[in-house]
Amino acid sequence: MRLVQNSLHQEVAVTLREQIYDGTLAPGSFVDEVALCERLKISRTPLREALKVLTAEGLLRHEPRRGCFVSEVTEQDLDDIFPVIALLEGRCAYEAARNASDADLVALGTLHERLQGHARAGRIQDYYDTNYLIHEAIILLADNRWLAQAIADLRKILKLARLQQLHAPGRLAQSLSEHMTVFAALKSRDSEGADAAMRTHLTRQREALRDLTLSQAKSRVGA
Amino acid sequence: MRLVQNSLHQEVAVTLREQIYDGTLAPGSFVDEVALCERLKISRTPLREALKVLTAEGLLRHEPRRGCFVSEVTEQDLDDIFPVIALLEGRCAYEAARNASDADLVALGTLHERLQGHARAGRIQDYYDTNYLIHEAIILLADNRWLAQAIADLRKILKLARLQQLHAPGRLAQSLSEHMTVFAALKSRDSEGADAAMRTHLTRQREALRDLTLSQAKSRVGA
DNA sequence: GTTTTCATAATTACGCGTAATTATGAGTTT
DNA sequence: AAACTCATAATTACGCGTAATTATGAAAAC
Repeated sequence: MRLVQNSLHQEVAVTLREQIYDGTLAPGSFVDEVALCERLKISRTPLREALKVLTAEGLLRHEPRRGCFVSEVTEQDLDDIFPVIALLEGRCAYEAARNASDADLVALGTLHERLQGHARAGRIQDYYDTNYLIHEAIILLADNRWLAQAIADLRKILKLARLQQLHAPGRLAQSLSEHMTVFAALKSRDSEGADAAMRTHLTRQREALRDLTLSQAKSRVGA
Repeated sequence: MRLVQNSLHQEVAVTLREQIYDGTLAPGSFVDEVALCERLKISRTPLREALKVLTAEGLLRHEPRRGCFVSEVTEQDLDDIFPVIALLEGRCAYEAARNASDADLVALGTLHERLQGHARAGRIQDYYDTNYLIHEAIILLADNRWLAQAIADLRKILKLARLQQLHAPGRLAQSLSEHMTVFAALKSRDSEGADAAMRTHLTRQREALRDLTLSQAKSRVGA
């Protein structure tokens, strides 16, 4: 029987990830080890081990003898990452179309109905929660550990950029329509179609995001 | 001016990676921290930090309160990883076809001539060294940091499996021909063709490897 | 003979102290 | 006034000791 499931440095890593994502540790900011130790009520050793893990993940940048800094995600990074995720999740959709059982498709159908409901009611947060579940489900259906890992690695970086991302209202309906196209392809076991539809979905996601960022930049200058 | 470029745990991580790749630390084996400390003449702290990094990379598996074990790569892992690398490097070839300057193509041409020479002379190690350089060059030409990162992450795992990989002699000529097809597409700036040719190259690589593994398994049983 | 229990040994996990390095700001020189 | 030097403070990097946990093997009970 195991008494301690996970070591302290793993717990700390989880906590730090959350604090990076919610902005408690702001992008670009210096990570003060002693201050963090006091905040988290732990010693230096497990904290430093956790910092090494997050650095390997790309959430932190480490400068020898200077310390850790929270990574900053540029527009260029987003331009680079989205096409890769589109490729990888497209492949997931391709494999999912071939692997999904009838029961899987029924479960996916339920999620899509929920997605439609949230979109109609304009519940943005619920929409994106369900959206996330659907992506996760399709990744699982692809049944490829390393494909999932590669996507997860990139999503960790994307999530860092989500801080400044507020979603354009018009995007909801468009996103829903793209999702239904993917689902339709999955239902008809059209793997090529599912691949293409998923790639389109994520490409559009980037475009919508870029438009939003540009308009925000403009309004800041105009104000 | 910086006196110490990289911290000790980074150096240790590099050393451990090498020892994992060359089999000094065998797949599946337990990593004895104190024994390693004595071998590497260092203390526990930097070693443990390095172990955390390698665990995050997937080269080690960590069981709380039990220690680290060198990861084992199964045939299933290879079946999962190769299609993903094929996809990603295919994308690199696609982008490379669009980005490559005339000078880049000349440099690539030199590498391919060298590749041909090694293949004709049957210098297997030289062939694979040059082969590696060409893949690296194409990845660089794609000019996408995160695409390169995703490929590098997966290659780290593949490299673990390379221990048992001896290459079939007939594969050399076939591999060369596939490479020349990719290069031809790059030269004519045919991005779609380069993508497809690279995917084919890596898919065949997996097939050749699987055939080899199967025949080795058979000969072991038959002996 | 098999299973269970308990004690011991081996090993990880953590905390803390010290050494080494870097950044910063005051003082001095040109 | 600007630039350079040096001392000091802040912070990381490392080593080591101790506590906590787990594995193992022997002894006892069934």
